[in-house]
Formats: sequence, structure tokens, C-alpha cells
Amino acid sequence: MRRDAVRNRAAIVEAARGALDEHGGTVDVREIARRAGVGMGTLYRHFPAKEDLIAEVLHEQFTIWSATIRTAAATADPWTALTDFFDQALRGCAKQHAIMDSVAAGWSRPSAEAVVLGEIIDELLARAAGLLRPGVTRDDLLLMLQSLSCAVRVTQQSGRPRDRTAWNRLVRISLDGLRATHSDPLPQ
Amino acid sequence: MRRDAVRNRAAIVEAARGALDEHGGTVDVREIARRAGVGMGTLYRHFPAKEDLIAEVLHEQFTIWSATIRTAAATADPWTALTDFFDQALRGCAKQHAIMDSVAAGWSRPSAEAVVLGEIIDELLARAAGLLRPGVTRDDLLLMLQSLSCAVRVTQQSGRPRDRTAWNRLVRISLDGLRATHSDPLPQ
Amino acid sequence: MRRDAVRNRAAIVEAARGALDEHGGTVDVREIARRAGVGMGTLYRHFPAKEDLIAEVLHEQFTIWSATIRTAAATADPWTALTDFFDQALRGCAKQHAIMDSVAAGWSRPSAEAVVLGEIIDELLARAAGLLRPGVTRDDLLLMLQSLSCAVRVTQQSGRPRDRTAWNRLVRISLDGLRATHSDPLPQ
Amino acid sequence: MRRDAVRNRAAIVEAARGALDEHGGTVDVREIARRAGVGMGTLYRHFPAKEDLIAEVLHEQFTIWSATIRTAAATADPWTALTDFFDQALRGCAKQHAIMDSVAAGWSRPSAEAVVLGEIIDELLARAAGLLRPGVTRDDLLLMLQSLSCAVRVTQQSGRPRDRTAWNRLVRISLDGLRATHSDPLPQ
DNA sequence: TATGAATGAGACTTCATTCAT
DNA sequence: GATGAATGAAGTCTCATTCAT
Repeated sequence: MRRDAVRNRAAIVEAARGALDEHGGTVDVREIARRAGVGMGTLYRHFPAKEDLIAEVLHEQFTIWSATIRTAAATADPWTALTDFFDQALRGCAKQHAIMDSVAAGWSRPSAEAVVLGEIIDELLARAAGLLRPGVTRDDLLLMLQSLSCAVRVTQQSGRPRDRTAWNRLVRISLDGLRATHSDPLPQ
Repeated sequence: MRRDAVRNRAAIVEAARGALDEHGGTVDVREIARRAGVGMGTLYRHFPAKEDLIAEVLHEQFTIWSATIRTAAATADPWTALTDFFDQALRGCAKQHAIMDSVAAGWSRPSAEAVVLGEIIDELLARAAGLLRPGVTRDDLLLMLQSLSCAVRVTQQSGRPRDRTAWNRLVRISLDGLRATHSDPLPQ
Repeated sequence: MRRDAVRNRAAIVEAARGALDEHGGTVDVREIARRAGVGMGTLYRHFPAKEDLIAEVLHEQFTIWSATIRTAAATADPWTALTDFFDQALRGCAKQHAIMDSVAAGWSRPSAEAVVLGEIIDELLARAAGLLRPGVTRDDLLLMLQSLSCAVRVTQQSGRPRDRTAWNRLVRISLDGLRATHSDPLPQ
Repeated sequence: MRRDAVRNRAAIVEAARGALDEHGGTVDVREIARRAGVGMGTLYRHFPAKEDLIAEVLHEQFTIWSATIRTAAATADPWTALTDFFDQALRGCAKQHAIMDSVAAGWSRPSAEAVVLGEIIDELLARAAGLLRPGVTRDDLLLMLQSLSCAVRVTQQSGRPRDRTAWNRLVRISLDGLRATHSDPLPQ
């Protein structure tokens, strides 16, 4: 691939990232092309459909994000690893709202993203085994993450975009609900 | 108001309810008119803009929903009242995904819906005071509800629409996180 | 015809008169029905099409108008009769812009209105014969009237609606151009 | 700008010119697109709103027209300049009825078009000063032009579109009314 | 008979995608 | 390979006219 083609592709993805975050999935592809400084033809050469471009943006974001949270999940203390994991994961969502959608989309038919997340979560579960209430599964944490990402999104809606307190409180509550203190069995 | 007008108005709202739930807010108004068995003019006579129709559907759903959860929140035992409240509220969301959006939309600037919910939650908080960890606020429960409604939505995505186990487990975990057992203060 | 039907018909015509003058020919028939205080069905019972209603309004206005100008044209002094005729005719146009349109519409295929006007003008021409330049015809005066009515309309456009000076000057100029002073033959 | 874009833009304007003249301002934009042989998107790429297209057509017509009448107004003999000016100006109106509307629209709040016309008229007035009755102003001639353009329009209505005699006679009469022969002061 | 709700063709405009330059 | 002009289906909404109540 020629060097300018590479540069164009990167510019398109970056433009799409910003545009998607500002306007959401209904953004006009022309807005993306304009931001990227390329013509429509160039955009469509790289991504045959708008959907493909969106998928690429998500994939890229997910890659960066998953690296971050994998690091956070590697903290020595198992419980801290769990809290750091949620904290970093949700900070990422705060910046790129679309990330979690790809995971959500893969709930019924597991996506590659969900698989990656699942692996990280499995690791966390294994390490924190003794600290958690019995019966907590990978899907529980995956769903909790999705759920909390919505809370992040809600609290970020224009008005007080920097307020992390609200969702931090909810994260604390939710994680406390996972502690071994709670010996009641979860619904099967 | 004439009897056929009443019937048509109801048919339009019902059609809109179904169409909005299936296709989301981008549904074509003609699809709604077709489902309702009326012409475009009839639809626009009752609702001068698409937005008004959507608002009406939400309002109607919210009214039914809030009555249900208010009843659930009136259960004798305070903790059961809390769990019933979440259970009924989320079952409603499971049927009508758009309900919670109106509450979410009112996070920064409180909507009428958010106010109604807030009152119910305040009542629950007052009654369950001794059973809850210190510092739990109305906003904590409101946000938790929003958050969990996303979990419901995710688990309902085409594939296994009837599976309530997944989100029921998450509700249990989250509510357990609210128990007085947890004496750590929440972030301010 | 029943008495209330007569009253309704009159109310419709009056409402249409006002509405047409305010909004022009593109006015919504519902606006007319609302002003008249009747339902659409009643309006359409009396006038099978919007066009018929407009025609009726014009006819009624024309009848009043033609009576006024016929009186003005009967002034003793022939030249004064001519000026009074134009003055009254154009004042009428100032109040009901649509009147002249019906005459204009009948230029190619003479309308009943044009015939009435023609008779008045013929009378004026006969009486003022010696005062006018040779060769002035009925059509000349008819067209002059139409032409000047446009001037009235233009000067009335929102801004300075009461200013009659501008078109009065033009009337004076135009009529002076008809005087016998000008012996040059007109183009045939 | 690409050559085909230029060609399309021109085709659209030309199509609009014809369509506006035939059907008036209520013409369907699709009719214009069809005539121009382009899609709706192309039309809207060049003119973001129907109104913009209409404005462009008027502007273009006015530009051609004003050049023509400016030339006519430059004839050596002052009185001939005046008659040529009216003759050319009204021939233009005969071809494009919408031209004069833009001037009319600017009567209360002077439009760019009215300013251009005013300058030409001022020049004519200055040169013909001695030949005109006292007190004739720019607005008198501007209004006369508007007025006569209506006469042109009326005589052109389907039936005998080529007959210039009728309005030529009226022009002659009106201009004769401007001659210095008439010493009566005009209404102030 | 009067009412006004219902009709539906058609108006303006947008935007994902294709293709001539 | 890049450009951005062109496409046209589809979207929301209006309004002259009809018809059930």
C-alpha cells in the first residue's frame, strides 16, 4: 500500500473517531471526509460502506482500550485489580461512547471484542476467587461493565460532563455487591 | 371528541409504540400510519410533529409503568419493596426500551419523569433507611436503575429475548451492594 | 334556502375576503372555515372548490366596487369624472388587492367584469371626447387602470401602507398623458 | 469547478428560468430537476434551498436585463433615451415576468436591484431635465416602470402573447404625461 | 344539514453510495 | 489513486377535498 494511502486511511479513521463521538452514528459521511481532508471516493475506496468505517473505528478504539484495561487488571492485589479494571474500562467509555456498543452488540452472538474482554475477566475472577461471593461468572462482570458504561454515558450528557463522582459511587456499590460477604446464592 | 377520532388516536399511539420499539426513533412515520390503518393527514392532525407523537408514546408508557412500580414500592417489607421496585421497573423496561431514555434525557435537566421516579425512590429510601449503607442518595438509586435498564436491553437483543436470569443476577448483586453491611463511605 | 344557510354562506364569503386579503390566494381553506366559524363540510357545500369561493369573493367585491366607480364616473364635469373614476377605482384596489386580478384574468377572453368596466369607460370616453388625444380607446383606459392598480399594490406592501401620494402622482401623470394636448398618433 | 458541474449548474438555472416562467414560484423542484436532466441531489448541491435557486435565476435575469436597459438609456437624445429605456425594460419583462417582482419586493426596503435601477433612472432624469414637467422624481419613474410591467404581463396572458401594440400605446401615453408641457404641480 | 376528522398525493430536503473527471 | 459531483430513494410535513358521524 502506498504511503499516502496509509496516511489517508489513518486520517479517515481519526476523523471518523471525532465525528462519531460528537454526532453519534447518524453523522454524515461527508462530515467525516471533510474532517479527514479527503474526497468521498477516497473514503469509499478504503471503506466500502459507512458501517465498515464505523467498525474499524470501534476496533481501533477497542484495541487501545483493551490494552489499558489489561494493564489495570494486572495490579498485584486482586481486589484492586478488579476496581482498577472497572475504573479504567469506564474512563475509556467516558471518552469514547461507542466502544461499549460493539460489546453490547456481541452479547447474543459473541464478538471478537467480547472474547477479549472475557479473557481479561476470567483472569480477574481466577485471581480474586476467594474474595468474591460464590457463583459469580464472567457474564456477570461483563454485563455489569456494560450496565455501568450506560451510567457513565448518562452522567456525561451535556450539563456537567466532568462529574465522575456519580458513577464512581455506583461502581463502588456494584463491586461491593460482589464481595464474599454476600453468601446468598445468585439466581440460576 | 368524536368516537372514531378517539379510536384513531389510540390506534396511532399503539402503532407508534410497536414501531418505535421495533425500529427505534428513526422509524418512518408512514410505517406508523400504515400500522395504525390511517392516512398521513390523520396522524399529523393528532400529532403536529413526529416528535410530539414520540413524546406521547413515552408519556403514556411512563404513566402505566410508574403506576406499576409505585405499587411494587408499597410492599410491606422495606427491603422487599426495594427489590420489587427494581424488578417491576426493569420488567417494564424490558417491554418498552424507550421508557428509560426519557429519564436518561432528563439527567442533566430533570424531566417530569425523573421527578416522579425521584419521589418513589425517596419513599423507598426513607422506609429502608436502617437497612442501607450510609450515604445512599436518590441519585444513586436513579442512576442504578438507569444502569440496570441498559443491562436489560443488552440481554434482550435478538437471540434469547426471554432470558431474565442474567439481569436478575445483576440486580441482586447491585442491591446487595447497598446493604448496611458495607460501612465504607461512598465517594463524595 | 334556509336562513342559517344564508347566514353561513355570507360568513364564509366575508371570512374568505379577509383571509384572501391577508394571505393571498395560497391561504389555507381551513383558515377561512375557522374565521367563518363553520366546518369544512359547510364550506364545501356552498362552494364545491376553493376556486369557486375565490370567484364569489371577487364577484362580490367587484359588484360593490363597480357601483362606486360608476357613481364616480357620473360627475358632471367630464374630466373630473375621469379622475374621480380612477381615484375611486384605485382606492378600491388598495383595499382589496384581488379585485383587479379578475379583470386581468379576463384580458384575453373578456370576463363579465371586464364588460361592465368597459361600459363605464365607454361612457367616460364619450363624454370626455373633446378633451382626449385622438385615438384613445376603451382598451387603453382598461389597461391603464390595470397598470395603475399594480402601482397601488406595490406602494402598499408592508412598510408604509397608508402612503397614497406615490400612486396619486402616477395617476396624475398618466391621465395628463391622455389630454388632447398630445396630438401625436398612438401606435396602431 | 469541474466542467460538468458548470454545465449542470447552468442547466439547472436555465430549467428553473423556464419552469418559473411557466408555472410561477409554486413550481415543483422535481420539475426543474427533470427539465435540467439532473437528480435532486445535484440541484440541492448547487442551491441548498429552492429559494436560493429562485434568487439566482432572478439575479441572473436582472443582470442581463439591467445591462440592456443601461445601454438603451445611453442613447444620445435624452427623450429617446427615456423611451428606449422603457421599451427595452418592458421587453425584458415581457420575456421574464419574475424580474419585476424582485424590484417590487424591494419597494418598502430598497433591494440591490432597485438601487441599480434607481441609478439608471437618475441619469435619465438628469439628462432629460429640461424636457420633463417639474418635480418628477426617481420614484415616479420607478413606479411607472413597475406599473407598466403589469400592463405587459396582462397583455401577454395566454391568447395573443405577441401583441405589443396594447402596452406600447400605454407607454406612449404615460411618457407624454411626463413632458414639460404639463406645468401643473404633482401631489406632494 | 353541519361538523371536522380523514385522506393521500405531492411538496421540500437529506444523505449513503456511485462514477465521471 | 484521488476527487467531489451526481444520484435518487426515502424522510417529514401540508393541504384541497371527501365522507363518516
